[in-house]
Amino acid sequence: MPNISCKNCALSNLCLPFSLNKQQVEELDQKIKRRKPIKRSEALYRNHEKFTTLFVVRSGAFKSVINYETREQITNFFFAGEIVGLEGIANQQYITTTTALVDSFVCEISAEDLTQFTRKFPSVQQQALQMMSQEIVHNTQAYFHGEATDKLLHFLLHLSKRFQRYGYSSKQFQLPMAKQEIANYLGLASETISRIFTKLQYDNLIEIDNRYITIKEAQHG
Amino acid sequence: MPNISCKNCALSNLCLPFSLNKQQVEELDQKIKRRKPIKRSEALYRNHEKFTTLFVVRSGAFKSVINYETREQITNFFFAGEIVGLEGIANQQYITTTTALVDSFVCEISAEDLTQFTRKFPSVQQQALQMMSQEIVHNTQAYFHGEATDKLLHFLLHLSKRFQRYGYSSKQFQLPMAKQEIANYLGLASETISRIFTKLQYDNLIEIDNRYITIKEAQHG
DNA sequence: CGGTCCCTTGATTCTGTTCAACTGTCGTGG
DNA sequence: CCACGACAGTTGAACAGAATCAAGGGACCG
Repeated sequence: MPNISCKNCALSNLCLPFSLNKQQVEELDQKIKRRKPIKRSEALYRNHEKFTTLFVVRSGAFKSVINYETREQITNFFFAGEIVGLEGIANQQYITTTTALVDSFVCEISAEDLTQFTRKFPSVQQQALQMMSQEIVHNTQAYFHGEATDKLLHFLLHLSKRFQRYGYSSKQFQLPMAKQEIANYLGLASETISRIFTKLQYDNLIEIDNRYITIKEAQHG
Repeated sequence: MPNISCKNCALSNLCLPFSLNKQQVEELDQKIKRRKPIKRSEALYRNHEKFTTLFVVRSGAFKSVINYETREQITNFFFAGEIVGLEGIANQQYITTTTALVDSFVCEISAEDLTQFTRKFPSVQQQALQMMSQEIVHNTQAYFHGEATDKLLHFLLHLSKRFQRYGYSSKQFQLPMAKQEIANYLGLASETISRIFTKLQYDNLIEIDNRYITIKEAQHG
């Protein structure tokens, strides 16, 4: 693993260092743990576990799952540059089980260290609030009920915008999750997702080869 | 309007003063504006407006609405003791239109003043983070796809828990929103909601008279 | 007392689910 | 390197749950 640090991280302008000067970043760097890779399907944390740590996705992707009786419900996906674990702050315990969709890397900061930082640097305090608010915005915008096709388009568009934000192409990318997982997340049957993808391809709106997807037309939100 | 202040407010242990001592509460009190009543269907703020203020519901109820092309989607409801406007922090603008469901009262604190407070009192800083995390927890738990009946039961149960938290009965309360609004929020037709209520009553799980509802059996979540 | 909005109920239609069989893909080990 | 097995995805046919359409009843407000 290369000698990575916050100060030369490609994601630094999306992450905590965004609001810090060089010296402050050095200080932050000492508190951040760069974790060994998280393997596909390995859990970052589990439901009901005591909250100790916030994570930032360096690379890869994660899903958060909540359990309703027998049923599993995916409530969110997380990609590079996004913060995982914010749910734990409220009651000092995680409320989802969050696992890697593909082999991934994360950075860790302990809840305590983060608290120290927010007290020491007002700009971090402000940024922490903004990141949490961003998560609320995301949840709000994901809350959408419509026809199955609209739901899927809305989802794809949202994915596309997120990837774009992190410097990837917004028109062509690889789906990090299985179609079944998209189905679960959207509240549809996986057969329905399959059929809609086929139809969208037929209508020449997208092209899809396995998990590689190309968005051919400008869609609206 | 009675001479209300944070220090004698019934909600203070759910709100910002929770973590403050008497003197600090006095200081807070001077910054909080107690607003004139918000009338039924009046907007607290509108989509795209610049973010300036956070609100706490003193009494009454609100809904947040987002617009997808022609379709209106209710994304959340807010009740006494809950904080409204957190969505605005991320990008300095509100992303929903939030209106009163019934005649209501709110307290206001300007974004600037809140920032001041969080810097001055670390405990407020911590509490702000917890309140935002609580909102994320709420959004996560509201994210549920299942059969129409399960959705409605899940919703009622969640409502019941919220009311209980604020000292109301968890078994008997008045629905603050129209059935149509429940339908929109859950992604169902209002006729479906109507039919399910009828069926639940027939099955002796609830009793419903207009907007008065009594939950007769312990449900599970 | 009249109007509007909200709600209920029934009949019909349709979108999406379920069930089933089959194909494709990927990783592992012989 | 190919064969195998497990899992992921596709497609079709039948079914079911919820939407839509339509009409009427009830609550609340001025």
